Amino acid sequence: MEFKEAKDQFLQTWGALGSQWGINKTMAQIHALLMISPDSLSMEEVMEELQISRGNASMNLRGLIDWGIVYKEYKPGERKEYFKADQDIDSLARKIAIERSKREIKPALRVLADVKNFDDNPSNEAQKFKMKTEELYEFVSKADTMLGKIVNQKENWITKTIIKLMS
Amino acid sequence: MEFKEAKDQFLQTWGALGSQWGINKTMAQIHALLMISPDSLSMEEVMEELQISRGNASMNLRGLIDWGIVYKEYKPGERKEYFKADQDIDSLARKIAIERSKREIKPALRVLADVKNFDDNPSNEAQKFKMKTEELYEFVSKADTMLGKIVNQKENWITKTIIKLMS
DNA sequence: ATAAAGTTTCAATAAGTATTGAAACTTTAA
DNA sequence: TTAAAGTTTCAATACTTATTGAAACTTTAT
Repeated sequence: MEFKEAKDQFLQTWGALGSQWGINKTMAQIHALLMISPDSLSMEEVMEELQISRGNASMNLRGLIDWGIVYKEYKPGERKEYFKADQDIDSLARKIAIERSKREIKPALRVLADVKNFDDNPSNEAQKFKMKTEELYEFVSKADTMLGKIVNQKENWITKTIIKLMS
Repeated sequence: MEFKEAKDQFLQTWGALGSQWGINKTMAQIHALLMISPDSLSMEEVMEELQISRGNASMNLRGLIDWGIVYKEYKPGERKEYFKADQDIDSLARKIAIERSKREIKPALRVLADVKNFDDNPSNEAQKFKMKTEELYEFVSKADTMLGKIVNQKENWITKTIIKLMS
């Protein structure tokens, strides 16, 4: 496979993987592009390379900056902004995990906590509901804790975690 | 909160959580409904409770059966099919993890494996690409292994995993 | 102050997903 | 068989989310 071809294929696949896991396609692609670029890129270059509009590029670059995985850079003497991806994949995954926990899991947990304390009544249906919502709350809450634990090791947590799990 | 209200709220929240994590809303809701029902439900009952069409119910019930987390049941003397959710949350999570690995991660890994062996050339750009795709391949592959490890403990893996991670 | 260079916003639109509903199909009991 | 009961399929449609492109805005150099 030629370099150009491999690169496109890679950007496509990474975008698809992203969107299956709840990160929008363009965002995943821009990130991937910045990841593999030896130099930081301008918005123009991102637009060109990925064939996307200015608005789209702007929105998603900002999104990436909000997630804390892309940074702006200014080159001396130049007016343009350049963008650079966090180069460390572990830290990238860690940041995504933290954000998703904060944005999605924690709010859902709040609702579950609330719902499981409904005005109890002795019907079969209500009892089962109580039991299951409690179980599910426990489960999600543990999963969230686990995510936190895995991710709270400073470096190379995937390898470390696998080693721990094998011991 | 009244039981009915709590139940609706729960079904809503669970549906939303599902769709954020790549499981379609209705599928997540049907599953949640079956989960909290003391008895198995007919398609009619699912449609009624969730206010969805017959087609939608049929498709998503089949989807859940494909994921292996819902089963058909036949009641003696009755012609109708009844549906029942796997009651064990750990096993549920395990099955979902296995399926997603198989359907999404493994295929992406195949592409990455392929792409990182492109016809090398000595440009800065190509070298960086080689390095990063290799790193990403390693990462995704480790993450997938980890998912496998976590999930391959028979029972109560969340708790067990947290204990391991704390040790 | 002003104009050029650059960025952001947002209404319009496109693209992608989910849902409906009715027709086709299958199964069962008489 | 046949018809009633039940299930599946799928084209049409609704809903949701992503993307565009042009106008508004901001910054910087003169």
